[in-house]
Amino acid sequence: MSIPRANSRERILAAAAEVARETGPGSLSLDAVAHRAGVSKGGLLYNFPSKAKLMQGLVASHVEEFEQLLDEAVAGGEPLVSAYLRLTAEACEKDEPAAWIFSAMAEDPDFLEPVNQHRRRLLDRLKAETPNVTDLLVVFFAMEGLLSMKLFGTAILSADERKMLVERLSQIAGGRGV
Amino acid sequence: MSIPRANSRERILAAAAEVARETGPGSLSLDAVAHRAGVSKGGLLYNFPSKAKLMQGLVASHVEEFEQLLDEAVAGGEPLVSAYLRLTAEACEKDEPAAWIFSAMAEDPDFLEPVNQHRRRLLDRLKAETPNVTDLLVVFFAMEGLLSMKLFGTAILSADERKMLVERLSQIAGGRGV
DNA sequence: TTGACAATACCGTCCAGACGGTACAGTTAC
DNA sequence: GTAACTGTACCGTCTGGACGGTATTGTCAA
Repeated sequence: MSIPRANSRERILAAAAEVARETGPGSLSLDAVAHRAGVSKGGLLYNFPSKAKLMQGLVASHVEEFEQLLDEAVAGGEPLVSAYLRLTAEACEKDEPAAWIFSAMAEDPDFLEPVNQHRRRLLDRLKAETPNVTDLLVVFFAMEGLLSMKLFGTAILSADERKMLVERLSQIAGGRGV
Repeated sequence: MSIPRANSRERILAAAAEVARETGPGSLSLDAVAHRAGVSKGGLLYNFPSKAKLMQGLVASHVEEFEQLLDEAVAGGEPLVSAYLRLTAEACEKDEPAAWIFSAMAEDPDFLEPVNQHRRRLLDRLKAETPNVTDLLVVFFAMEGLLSMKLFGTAILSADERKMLVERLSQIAGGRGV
C-alpha cells in the first residue's frame, strides 16, 4: 500500500488548486487537500512541512510554469510581447479560475511576492524591447486588467469583445497603435 | 462605558477593513474586529448577525461609496469617463490596500457579486457614452489592471509612470488616441 | 551474500487552540 | 419602556500540526 510515488508533490499541488477552486479560496484545509490528492495528512505534511510551505509551493509552481512557457516561446523565435499577449489571453480563456492565488493571499499576502517579482521582471524585459514605453504600459495593464477580471470571476466581456480587445492591444504593441 | 453610539455600523465596517489590512485578509475574526471597533462581540453581532452579513456589508459599503462619488461627479457636470478615470486613479494612490476584498473572497466568492455587478453596470454606462468601443475597452481594462496591481500590492510603477499612463488613457478616452 | 542499519515516503491518530455563534443578565440614553 | 448595547460564559466544530508507527528501498561492512 505504501508504494512511494515520485509525483506526490505535483499531485498535492494540483489537488490544492482544485480544492481552492471548488470549496472557495478560504476553505483550503490540509485535510481536504490530502484527501483530494489521495494522500494521508501525514503524507502531505511529509512533502510540505507546513501549510505555509504548501502555499509557497503552490505560488512557485504557477509562476515557474508561466515563465517556462514564456521562455520556450521566446527561444522558439516568438517576440516577447507577442508571447506575453498570447499566453495571458489563453489564461483568460481557461475556465479554471485561479483561486489558488486568493488562498495564498488569505494565508499571508507576502506569499505573493514571487508573483509580484515575476511581474516586475516581465515588465522590465518588455520595456527593454519596446520603443514606446507609454504604449507598452497601456497594453500591459489592459492585459493585467483582463486577467484580474478573470480571477475575480467577473464575466464582463463576450468572447468576441475579448478577441477584439486583444487584437487591438497587439496592434498597439506592434507600433501601429496610438 | 456603554454609551449607545449611532455610528457603530460604520465603525465596525472600518475596523473590519483595518483588521483585514493589518493582520491579513484571512485573519478577519469577529473577536479581532469587535476589539478594533471598540465594541463587544455581542455588540458586533447585534449589528451584523453573522460573519457573512458583516462581509456583505463590507462589500456593499465600498461599492456604494464609489458609486456615490461617481454619481456626484457626474451630477456636477464631469463626464463619466473622466470621473471614472480620476476616482480609480485616486484609489490607486491611496496607501491603504483594499484587503477587505480578499477577505470577502476568502469567505465566499459569491460575496463579490455586488462588485461584479457594479463593474458591469459601469462598463455599460461607459459604452453608451463612447463612440469607439474598442478604445473604451483598452482604457477600462488598463485602469482595472492598474487597480488590481494595487490590490495585490505589486509596486510596479513609479508615481510618474502612473501619471503618464493615466494621462495617455485620458487621451485615448477623449478620442485623440489610438 | 547476508545481516545491520539508515533513509525515504508515507499512514493514522490525537490534541490544543481558534473561531463562529448562542445565551443571557445587566446597563444606559432617550 | 425600548433600543442599543456590554460582558461573560459557554458550546461544537474545524484545523494545523506533532507524533509514533510502517513498508520499501538503498548502503555497506564482514
